[in-house]
Amino acid sequence: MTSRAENRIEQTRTIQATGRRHLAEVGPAALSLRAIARDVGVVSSAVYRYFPSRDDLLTALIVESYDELGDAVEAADAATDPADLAGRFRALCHAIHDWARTNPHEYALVYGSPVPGYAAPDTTVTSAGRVTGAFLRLAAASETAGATVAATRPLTEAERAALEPVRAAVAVPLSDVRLLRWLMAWHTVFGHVSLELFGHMHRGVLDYDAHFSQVVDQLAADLGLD
Amino acid sequence: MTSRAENRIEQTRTIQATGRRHLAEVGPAALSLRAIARDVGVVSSAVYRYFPSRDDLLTALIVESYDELGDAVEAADAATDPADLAGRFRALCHAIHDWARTNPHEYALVYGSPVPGYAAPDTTVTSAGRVTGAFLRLAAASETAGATVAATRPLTEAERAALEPVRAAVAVPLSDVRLLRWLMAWHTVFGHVSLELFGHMHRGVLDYDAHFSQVVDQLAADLGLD
DNA sequence: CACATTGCGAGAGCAGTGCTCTTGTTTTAC
DNA sequence: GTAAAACAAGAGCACTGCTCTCGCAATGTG
Repeated sequence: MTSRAENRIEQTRTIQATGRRHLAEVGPAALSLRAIARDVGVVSSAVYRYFPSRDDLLTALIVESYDELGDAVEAADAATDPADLAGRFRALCHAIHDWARTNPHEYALVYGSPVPGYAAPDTTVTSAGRVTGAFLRLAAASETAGATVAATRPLTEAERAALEPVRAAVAVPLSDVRLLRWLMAWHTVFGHVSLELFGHMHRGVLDYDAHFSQVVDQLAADLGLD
Repeated sequence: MTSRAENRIEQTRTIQATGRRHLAEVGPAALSLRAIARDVGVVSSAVYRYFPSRDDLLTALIVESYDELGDAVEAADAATDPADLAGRFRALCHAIHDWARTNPHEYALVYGSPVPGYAAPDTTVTSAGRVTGAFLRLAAASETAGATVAATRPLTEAERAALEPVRAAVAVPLSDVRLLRWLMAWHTVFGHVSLELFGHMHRGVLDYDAHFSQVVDQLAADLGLD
């Protein structure tokens, strides 16, 4: 029948999926291992056969969330005409925004304040890098397409050096101005989403979607994608 | 001697100050009312005479943090030549950045993911609005000074309507382009700080200060403050 | 096939949490 | 001077993450 190994991965999956459901309902901080165990129909100590600690379960959920967002972003990018750089940028940004609004607790888990004393292990980095990877691939495409970004001040040597890792992560060598503008766009998008989801726009902006669209359009213009 | 009322405010202050110390050390999620009580030298149930619940203590700490940041921002603004709009903008942004790096747990409490089920009561809004207020006063000053912001796309009617509350919060009527650019700058600054503090720049940027300075300088240029 | 090993779920238990209630004492107000 | 209010302490409840031991069942080996 079902071998022990099959049962194990099946049970691991069940526990993680239940945790995912609870995460979406109560949020990261209130996620209880015992409540998950009850929901699965098993005693709490049995969960520790599959996840050594609560943090390990959280890590699995973080990776899952990163991958979900990565899937959404990559799918949105793939669904757009590759030559339509502005369209791809808009699709990418709106994919982030839409996913975050659909999965606010997952977004908070990943882009909100890290849980106390929790240091994301290396297993998360590949999944975490997918959305930034999509950003940087688009930046590279705009470089080869010769898009003209809005003027920026020249970078000092220290500033250039500070951005060396991200520059090295892009296949095509990016100009200073383009690199800076793309990083600023990255800050702006996630700043908007975080401020919105964490309640800091509540008193100032009525229609989040309308404002987000306007910001994204403006970023696309600043990046010379039109 | 010390009247009962005096003792009460004194004890309230002691508890909040101890909570503030613990917050800085262990972060918001690990903040334990019992540990605070032990530190104060009192039994845990006694704390409930002063703060009806853990959330109420957290709210007090949120207000305190907002006010600390507000103090820092307003002080930085006041210490700069009022006519030097670019200098004031830089001072303001760096005050946010510096305070956040000095008080990461407090920043996470205020700008990170909200604690589960917690809705900031109205007592926080005045303190919370101080930093955005400083931003908007500077925006108004740049409007009256006639600063030329980088070109933006025209706003649709829906987008204009979405920003009505923030527009109403500014003494001077702001032009569409200026309002949008200032909001984007707000997103960018807090996006940068959040991404940095929550560990998302770890693999891409070596020198956070150098990068932040460059971003702020560029924002000042985009806002036409030079 | 028989046996030893290993994996597994259940249960008890520990130390900790937020919070409530009662009890005796001290300070205030009338 | 006495009634009322405020207070700190303690016990206790329900909950948490986590550890350990106990039997039972599946597995691999002689």
